[in-house]
Amino acid sequence: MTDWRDHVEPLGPSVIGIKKHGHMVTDAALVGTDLKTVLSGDERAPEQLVNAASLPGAVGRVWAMADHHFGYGLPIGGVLATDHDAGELGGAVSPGAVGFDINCGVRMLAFDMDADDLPDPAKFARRLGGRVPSGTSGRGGVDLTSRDLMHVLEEGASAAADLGLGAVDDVLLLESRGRLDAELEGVSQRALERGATSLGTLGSGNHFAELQAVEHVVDAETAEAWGLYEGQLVAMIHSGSRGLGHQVCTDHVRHLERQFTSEDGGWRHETYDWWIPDRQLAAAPRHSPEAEAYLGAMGAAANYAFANRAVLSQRLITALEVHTRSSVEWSTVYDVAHNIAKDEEHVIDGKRCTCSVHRKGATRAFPGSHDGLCPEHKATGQPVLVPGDMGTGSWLMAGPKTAMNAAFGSSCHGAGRRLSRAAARKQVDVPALMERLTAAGVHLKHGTERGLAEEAPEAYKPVDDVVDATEEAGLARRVAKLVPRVVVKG
DNA sequence: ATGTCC
Repeated sequence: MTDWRDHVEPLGPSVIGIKKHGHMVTDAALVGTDLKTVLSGDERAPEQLVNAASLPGAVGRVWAMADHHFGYGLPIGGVLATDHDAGELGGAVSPGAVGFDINCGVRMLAFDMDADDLPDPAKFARRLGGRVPSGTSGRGGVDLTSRDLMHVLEEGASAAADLGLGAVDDVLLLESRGRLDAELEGVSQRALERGATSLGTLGSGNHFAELQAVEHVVDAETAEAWGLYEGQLVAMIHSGSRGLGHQVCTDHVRHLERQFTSEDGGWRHETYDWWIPDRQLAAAPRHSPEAEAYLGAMGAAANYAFANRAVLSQRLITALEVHTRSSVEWSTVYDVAHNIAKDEEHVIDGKRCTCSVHRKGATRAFPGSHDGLCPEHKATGQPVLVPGDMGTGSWLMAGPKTAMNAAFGSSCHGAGRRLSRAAARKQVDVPALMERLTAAGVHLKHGTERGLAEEAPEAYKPVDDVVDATEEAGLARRVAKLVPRVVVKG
């Protein structure tokens, strides 16, 4: 294999390019604080970018955001755009380049209340943990009739509200209005079964529900436009499509992977004239039956995730109302999908192009000038929700005010892992971590000790550095730093 | 990420 290091070029502040070479059909780019950090990181991630840039129809650059790390096929933090008009049937659509947790994402709520006025936060952590079920079991979810599940899969966030289960004040304040086009043919019986009982559950790993305080506002004008102020109580809910989305990805990845056989150090498709370097990037042309089936099922799973975050929001709001023994004034700041593929129009080398933009652990960060944004975001750019780790906090960012950024309007989605889960388990002293969090005023309700060790702050890159690099690269700008007060994790 | 192996 050609060494990508021989093809590295600086592209600007905090952006490094990998020039097209070998099987690549387009260039790649990585966002990072400095070249040394990128070059000394896990070399498997740049190799995966090179592989993705070899997929049929790949256009622009294949990007790795500042929080990227090695993943299945494409790095987490990867952005891949493919041309709808490439070849006979269009460019590649790859389930592995979206990821297993379809429409994993973040909902942010704002409360008309100061964070310091939350009574007995330790007790609230236990209370919230009781109402927001977490862990891998999926227990504690809403039991949906088959008819109601279909409604959720077709309509997304608004369906949760229709069923009286989900908090939605205005669907315009959700990315894609909380709904993608869905076709249920590609959703297997097993996927439906897994979805029937897990709506309203958090999951495990880096998923969480948090009450946070707005610690520091960087962009006062934008914060004000979104109704946010220092000291305010806000919430972030980070969850996805649970077992249903995982099953949809598994089904379609397996189906597509079986269509490729080993050839010349890569994989050849049985009918389409395609060669790909990594079977995990198994893909089908945008206008093929396989891609249409996947995208329809992906849309259904995405809708399940939008609805899930709406139900979790309602459960959190109810917990807060029970806790404070009063009604609570709240509003939605935004809801982002950070594992998704979407049809979007972009200008590439001066030419308009309809493409499939795969964002895997990358947040859309559209400019205020984009047609798809609601009036509240026209002057500011799209809100970009960047959950960090449980000790350091999270960031609220904004897309550019006017022009689409170079990464197909994308930004980072979190802090990004620094240690593997195994390394974190080995290194982290859980009792000491608990003491540290308590001393920092973070009230935690967690599941397993193992999960906690894997999610310790030291297992993640410093989110402030990731956000700085993202801003330097011109992808999004900082609006406010948020610090955790109450954390529920699987 | 994931009823952490159909």
